Amino acid sequence: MSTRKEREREAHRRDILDAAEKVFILRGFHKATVEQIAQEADFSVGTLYNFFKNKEELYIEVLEKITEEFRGDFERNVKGEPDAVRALENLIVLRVMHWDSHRGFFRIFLENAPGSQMDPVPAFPERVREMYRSYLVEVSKVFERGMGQHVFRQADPLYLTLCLEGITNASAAYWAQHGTNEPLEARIEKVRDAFFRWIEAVSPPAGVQESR
Amino acid sequence: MSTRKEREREAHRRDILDAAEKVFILRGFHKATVEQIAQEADFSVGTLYNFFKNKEELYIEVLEKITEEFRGDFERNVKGEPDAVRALENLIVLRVMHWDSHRGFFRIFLENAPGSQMDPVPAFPERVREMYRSYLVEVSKVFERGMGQHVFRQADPLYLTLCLEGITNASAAYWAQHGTNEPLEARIEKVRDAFFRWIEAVSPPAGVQESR
Amino acid sequence: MSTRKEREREAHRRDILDAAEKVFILRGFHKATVEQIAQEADFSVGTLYNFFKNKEELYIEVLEKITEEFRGDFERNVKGEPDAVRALENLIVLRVMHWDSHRGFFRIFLENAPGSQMDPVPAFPERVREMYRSYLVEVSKVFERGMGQHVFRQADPLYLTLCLEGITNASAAYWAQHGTNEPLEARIEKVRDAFFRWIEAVSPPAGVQESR
Amino acid sequence: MSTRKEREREAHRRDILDAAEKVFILRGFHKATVEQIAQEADFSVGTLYNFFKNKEELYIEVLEKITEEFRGDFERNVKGEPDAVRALENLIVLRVMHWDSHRGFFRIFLENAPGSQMDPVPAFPERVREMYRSYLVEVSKVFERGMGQHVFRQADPLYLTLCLEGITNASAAYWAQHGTNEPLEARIEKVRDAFFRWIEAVSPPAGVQESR
DNA sequence: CATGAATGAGGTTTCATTCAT
DNA sequence: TATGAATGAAACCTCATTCAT
Repeated sequence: MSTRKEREREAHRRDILDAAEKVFILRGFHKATVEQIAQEADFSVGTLYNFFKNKEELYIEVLEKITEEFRGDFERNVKGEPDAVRALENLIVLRVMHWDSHRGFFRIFLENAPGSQMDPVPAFPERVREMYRSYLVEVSKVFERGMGQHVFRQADPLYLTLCLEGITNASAAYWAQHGTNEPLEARIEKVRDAFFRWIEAVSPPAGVQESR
Repeated sequence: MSTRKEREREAHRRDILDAAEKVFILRGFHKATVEQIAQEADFSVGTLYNFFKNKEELYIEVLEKITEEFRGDFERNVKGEPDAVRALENLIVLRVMHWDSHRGFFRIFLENAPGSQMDPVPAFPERVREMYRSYLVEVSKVFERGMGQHVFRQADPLYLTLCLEGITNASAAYWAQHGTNEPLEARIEKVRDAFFRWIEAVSPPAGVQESR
Repeated sequence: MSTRKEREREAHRRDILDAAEKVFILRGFHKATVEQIAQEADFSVGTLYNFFKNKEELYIEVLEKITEEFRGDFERNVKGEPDAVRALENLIVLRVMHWDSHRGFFRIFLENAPGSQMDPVPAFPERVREMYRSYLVEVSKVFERGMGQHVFRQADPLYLTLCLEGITNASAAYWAQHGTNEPLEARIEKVRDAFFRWIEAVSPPAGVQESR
Repeated sequence: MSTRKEREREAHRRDILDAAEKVFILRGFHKATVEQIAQEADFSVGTLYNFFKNKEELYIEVLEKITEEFRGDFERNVKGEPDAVRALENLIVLRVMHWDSHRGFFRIFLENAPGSQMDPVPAFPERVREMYRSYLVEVSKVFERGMGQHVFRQADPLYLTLCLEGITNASAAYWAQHGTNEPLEARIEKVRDAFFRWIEAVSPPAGVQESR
């Protein structure tokens, strides 16, 4: 059986992706060099090209890797949670923890969010955008569900989603600025707080209070 | 008088800045080439370098140009407005209109906001960051003022500021996605609404209602 | 009469040449920019081009200006001095003073001396080299004269000339290194001393002593 | 063993250095283009940059290569020779042969000698100057030794060194002008002769004659 | 004659990608 | 598969020179 080899190959692949994530976070897509990533991964440049077609592909795969790690919890605790309010709470926990462990890599979604033309990493036209889009759609569905349950007042769910994104990201920036001395739980609490204050204003207070 | 020449030079400078803004928005800092900007401005590359020391400097000057256009209104309608709630309302109007006319260039501030390591445009270390920092401080002061007037409950003003930023940017992204068929007023109204729903939760409802 | 204008033009020309000498000495031919020279001369770049075909031409003219200043004294005190030893003494005085007032510009001759391929200022192929060549020839003639007068022993006069150049330049470098706190006369004395010690070994001691 | 590759790489490095020396000699630092050197070395431009950080570094390495070739013999035959007169004789042989095989590249030291402001190759500030400085110091020590041995009269040893440099360079220039038809030995003889005639005048004749 | 803005060729340098070993 | 030397396109930037005013 060639399973040993396959497992080894898979491990190498993961090593490269981890190294790439590290360097991309540190230097950004354009300033990160393939050479640096190779060194970080303890492979030669050539080897990277045995695993990934090119730098862009590598970058996308990093995103997908991160998303994949995110998706599992997301499916279980957000999509799978029938109570909309609890689903959102879980989402916030997930999102903040995720930001924490990937040090802001998630921001990439914001930067490549539809509408940002700012510094588009060259032409991942669809794959990445699609990933984020589907994430937004899923969260939107949670809001829709909440409205269906009459827990929230009617509003454009995508709009709500984007605002949640905005608050989360702003909070993350806030911490990044003030250092990470605050413990994770406190930070999660803070975002949850901030967000639900906002959402309370949108939904009939009673409904929300009931669901908590 | 050599005013004619001077005025002409100033006009050319502005032409270049406008062209640069256009190309930077379209392609991002790293992918925008000086050649492209020159072509857009209908000048030769060398001419750009007669006006600006290098690409980075040109980029910074674009930011400053935009900020300058923003600053006047900001001073008058936000800093100068004694009523904190009205000041924030004005800020939202300003911010949305500004986003509209510069098609998301303002996002650059977000991307260079403290905490973003994503794709750091090389070394505008201080000048740009300082610009945004002072902007954040000014908005924070509005919140402080509001708290002093007991219109808002006590909270970290910088935190509130960042959340406002988050909501504004998220909304902008939302419109960018859905196109600009919605009229400007409607969009301003929407952000104002979204934000004050959030802020209402923070401040005692009575106070806010009075000031509206 | 257009003499006033002509004199003015001549004055401007000289101003430019002086400025050019200054900048060329300070930065070298390749790193000196026309812009810098123009500023130093208090003219615009365009004006320089009304006087000189191009940078190279300007450089050559600087050399010629310096040579011209040198030539007069040279003709009188070296070529015109019938006593060969005294002629050489005068040459040394001239050479050292000249080095002093033009701060090593003379070295340019060394660097463009036949045989140096080092950093050839682009293609003054013949004019400059010719100038230096003729200078060497003239000095050689002094040695020849000395040999004809049986003041020096027979030797290749060009070779003697080059050695004199070598000693002079080496001495100049020595002072440049130790600063110029030594007065001019002392320095002249030192070169004279060094050189005549050398030449004494070549010529029959008696002959030299007589002529001094 | 990966020695084959390593040896190959070293060979390539040497090829590039040789090509660089050739082009630098032919065209000078400023006019030599990296492109030309690459062509001469039969490599692409990029490859040069895999071996050397930049043009300047390449230039310095060429100097160091040459110096290195010089240093060995210098240590053995000049520094290591206890007899000062013989040491100087050896130095002359070395210097002339070296000039011969590197076609005047050594002149670079003269051009970068302290005091030359002429055409400063940008910023090898210290490394190169230091190399030449230490060379001058070593030669000076030989003179000092000679004075200690009472073979030469007292004089500033650095000054003597510079004069030796001057004579050597002048002689080299002389040959460069007249072509290389004269055999190497004859030329060495000529410099030795010229220099010792000069040094004899400085030192008490008896002492020198004894040592020859 | 004086100006100085405009030009653009040409130089240096970087780095993603390939390919022979 | 792993390597890393070689490649060369493409970017930024400089500066001598021109020319309309």
